Amino acid sequence: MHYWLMKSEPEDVSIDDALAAPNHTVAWTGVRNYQARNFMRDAMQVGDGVLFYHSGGSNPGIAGVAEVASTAYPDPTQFDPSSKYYDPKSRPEEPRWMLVDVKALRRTRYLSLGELRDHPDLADMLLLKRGNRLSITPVTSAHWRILCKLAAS
DNA sequence: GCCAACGTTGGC
DNA sequence: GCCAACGTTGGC
Repeated sequence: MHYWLMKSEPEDVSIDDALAAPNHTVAWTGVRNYQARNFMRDAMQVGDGVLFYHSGGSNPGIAGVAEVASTAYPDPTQFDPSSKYYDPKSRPEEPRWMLVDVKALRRTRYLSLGELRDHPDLADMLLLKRGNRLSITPVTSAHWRILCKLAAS
Protein backbone atom coordinates (compact mmCIF):
# COMPACT_ATOMS: atom_id res chain seq x y z
CA MET A 1 0.00 0.00 0.00
CA HIS A 2 1.44 3.31 -1.12
CA TYR A 3 0.24 6.88 -1.26
CA TRP A 4 0.59 9.34 -4.09
CA LEU A 5 -0.07 12.91 -5.08
CA MET A 6 -1.20 13.33 -8.68
CA LYS A 7 -1.44 16.70 -10.39
CA SER A 8 -4.12 17.55 -12.90
CA GLU A 9 -5.03 20.82 -14.51
CA PRO A 10 -8.66 21.29 -13.48
CA GLU A 11 -9.47 22.79 -16.90
CA ASP A 12 -8.40 19.42 -18.25
CA VAL A 13 -9.68 16.98 -15.61
CA SER A 14 -10.89 18.25 -12.24
CA ILE A 15 -11.92 16.24 -9.20
CA ASP A 16 -15.53 16.99 -10.15
CA ASP A 17 -14.95 15.72 -13.68
CA ALA A 18 -13.58 12.51 -12.22
CA LEU A 19 -16.51 12.16 -9.78
CA ALA A 20 -18.89 12.65 -12.69
CA ALA A 21 -17.18 10.05 -14.88
CA PRO A 22 -18.54 6.50 -15.19
CA ASN A 23 -17.61 4.61 -12.04
CA HIS A 24 -15.93 7.85 -10.86
CA THR A 25 -12.94 6.63 -12.79
CA VAL A 26 -10.66 8.33 -15.32
CA ALA A 27 -7.63 7.10 -17.23
CA TRP A 28 -4.66 9.24 -16.20
CA THR A 29 -3.62 10.18 -19.73
CA GLY A 30 -0.87 12.50 -20.80
CA VAL A 31 2.01 11.77 -18.45
CA ARG A 32 5.14 12.32 -20.55
CA ASN A 33 7.82 12.20 -17.92
CA TYR A 34 9.78 9.03 -17.35
CA GLN A 35 9.97 9.29 -13.59
CA ALA A 36 6.24 9.81 -13.25
CA ARG A 37 5.61 7.00 -15.72
CA ASN A 38 7.83 4.68 -13.72
CA PHE A 39 5.85 5.36 -10.57
CA MET A 40 2.68 4.28 -12.34
CA ARG A 41 4.27 1.34 -14.12
CA ASP A 42 6.48 -0.05 -11.37
CA ALA A 43 5.16 1.02 -8.02
CA MET A 44 1.45 1.71 -8.09
CA GLN A 45 -0.96 -0.95 -6.93
CA VAL A 46 -4.71 -1.10 -7.08
CA GLY A 47 -6.10 0.52 -3.94
CA ASP A 48 -3.20 2.90 -3.35
CA GLY A 49 -4.31 6.25 -1.94
CA VAL A 50 -4.19 9.30 -4.20
CA LEU A 51 -4.35 12.99 -3.37
CA PHE A 52 -6.00 14.73 -6.31
CA TYR A 53 -4.16 18.00 -6.85
CA HIS A 54 -5.32 20.89 -9.00
CA SER A 55 -2.37 22.60 -10.66
CA GLY A 56 -1.96 25.53 -12.98
CA GLY A 57 -4.78 27.78 -11.86
CA SER A 58 -4.64 30.86 -9.69
CA ASN A 59 -5.00 28.79 -6.51
CA PRO A 60 -3.35 25.38 -6.80
CA GLY A 61 -3.98 22.78 -4.10
CA ILE A 62 -5.37 19.44 -3.04
CA ALA A 63 -9.02 19.09 -4.03
CA GLY A 64 -9.91 15.50 -3.29
CA VAL A 65 -9.03 11.94 -2.49
CA ALA A 66 -8.91 9.10 -4.98
CA GLU A 67 -7.44 5.66 -5.36
CA VAL A 68 -5.50 3.74 -7.95
CA ALA A 69 -8.05 1.64 -9.81
CA SER A 70 -5.98 -0.41 -12.26
CA THR A 71 -2.51 -1.63 -12.93
CA ALA A 72 -0.52 0.16 -15.60
CA TYR A 73 -1.36 -0.16 -19.30
CA PRO A 74 -0.34 1.77 -22.42
CA ASP A 75 -1.66 5.32 -22.69
CA PRO A 76 -3.78 5.27 -25.87
CA THR A 77 -3.27 8.99 -26.52
CA GLN A 78 0.37 8.39 -27.49
CA PHE A 79 -0.83 6.66 -30.68
CA ASP A 80 -3.52 9.20 -31.58
CA PRO A 81 -2.20 11.81 -34.04
CA SER A 82 -5.06 14.15 -33.16
CA SER A 83 -4.19 14.13 -29.47
CA LYS A 84 -2.00 16.77 -27.93
CA TYR A 85 -0.27 13.88 -26.20
CA TYR A 86 0.59 12.13 -29.47
CA ASP A 87 4.11 10.73 -29.50
CA PRO A 88 5.23 9.80 -33.03
CA LYS A 89 8.25 7.99 -31.63
CA SER A 90 6.21 5.50 -29.68
CA ARG A 91 5.19 2.26 -31.37
CA PRO A 92 2.32 0.00 -30.32
CA GLU A 93 4.69 -2.99 -30.16
CA GLU A 94 6.81 -1.06 -27.71
CA PRO A 95 4.69 1.58 -26.00
CA ARG A 96 6.66 4.31 -24.32
CA TRP A 97 3.96 5.76 -22.06
CA MET A 98 1.85 3.98 -19.50
CA LEU A 99 -1.01 5.06 -17.29
CA VAL A 100 -3.31 3.82 -14.56
CA ASP A 101 -6.99 4.37 -13.95
CA VAL A 102 -7.80 6.65 -11.02
CA LYS A 103 -11.08 6.41 -9.12
CA ALA A 104 -12.22 9.59 -7.37
CA LEU A 105 -13.60 8.94 -3.88
CA ARG A 106 -14.58 12.38 -2.57
CA ARG A 107 -13.86 16.05 -2.58
CA THR A 108 -11.98 17.32 0.43
CA ARG A 109 -11.84 20.71 2.03
CA TYR A 110 -9.58 22.56 -0.38
CA LEU A 111 -5.99 22.52 0.86
CA SER A 112 -4.24 25.30 -1.01
CA LEU A 113 -0.55 25.18 -1.75
CA GLY A 114 -0.16 28.14 0.59
CA GLU A 115 -1.78 26.26 3.45
CA LEU A 116 0.44 23.27 2.80
CA ARG A 117 3.52 25.48 2.83
CA ASP A 118 2.44 26.99 6.14
CA HIS A 119 2.35 23.59 7.82
CA PRO A 120 5.76 22.77 9.36
CA ASP A 121 5.14 19.02 9.41
CA LEU A 122 4.70 19.00 5.65
CA ALA A 123 7.85 20.95 4.82
CA ASP A 124 9.69 17.95 3.43
CA MET A 125 6.90 16.86 1.10
CA LEU A 126 8.30 16.35 -2.39
CA LEU A 127 5.56 18.57 -3.75
CA LEU A 128 6.85 21.51 -1.75
CA LYS A 129 10.49 21.12 -2.67
CA ARG A 130 11.90 23.99 -4.64
CA GLY A 131 11.86 23.41 -8.36
CA ASN A 132 9.85 20.22 -8.20
CA ARG A 133 7.78 19.78 -11.34
CA LEU A 134 6.97 16.10 -11.11
CA SER A 135 3.28 15.52 -11.79
CA ILE A 136 3.22 12.36 -9.68
CA THR A 137 5.01 12.15 -6.35
CA PRO A 138 4.99 9.54 -3.60
CA VAL A 139 3.52 10.63 -0.28
CA THR A 140 4.67 9.15 3.02
CA SER A 141 2.08 7.57 5.28
CA ALA A 142 2.91 10.20 7.91
CA HIS A 143 2.16 13.00 5.44
CA TRP A 144 -0.94 11.18 4.28
CA ARG A 145 -2.32 11.05 7.81
CA ILE A 146 -1.59 14.73 8.41
CA LEU A 147 -3.23 15.70 5.15
CA CYS A 148 -6.32 13.59 5.79
CA LYS A 149 -6.68 15.20 9.20
CA LEU A 150 -6.22 18.68 7.72
CA ALA A 151 -8.74 17.96 5.00
CA ALA A 152 -11.32 16.86 7.57
CA SER A 153 -10.79 19.83 9.85
C1' DG B 1 3.18 37.06 -18.97
C1' DC B 2 7.43 36.07 -16.58
C1' DC B 3 10.85 33.15 -15.20
C1' DA B 4 13.23 29.50 -12.38
C1' DA B 5 13.97 24.86 -12.57
C1' DC B 6 14.32 20.91 -14.81
C1' DG B 7 14.01 17.33 -18.65
C1' DT B 8 15.08 16.09 -23.37
C1' DT B 9 17.40 16.34 -27.71
C1' DG B 10 21.05 16.10 -30.73
C1' DG B 11 25.67 17.53 -32.39
C1' DC B 12 30.19 16.46 -31.47
C1' DG C 1 29.41 10.78 -22.70
C1' DC C 2 29.33 15.83 -22.60
C1' DC C 3 26.83 19.88 -22.89
C1' DA C 4 24.41 23.72 -25.26
C1' DA C 5 20.05 24.67 -26.93
C1' DC C 6 15.52 24.17 -26.55
C1' DG C 7 10.95 22.94 -24.61
C1' DT C 8 7.89 22.35 -20.67
C1' DT C 9 6.04 22.82 -16.09
C1' DG C 10 3.90 25.43 -12.90
C1' DG C 11 3.99 29.02 -9.26
C1' DC C 12 3.63 33.77 -8.95
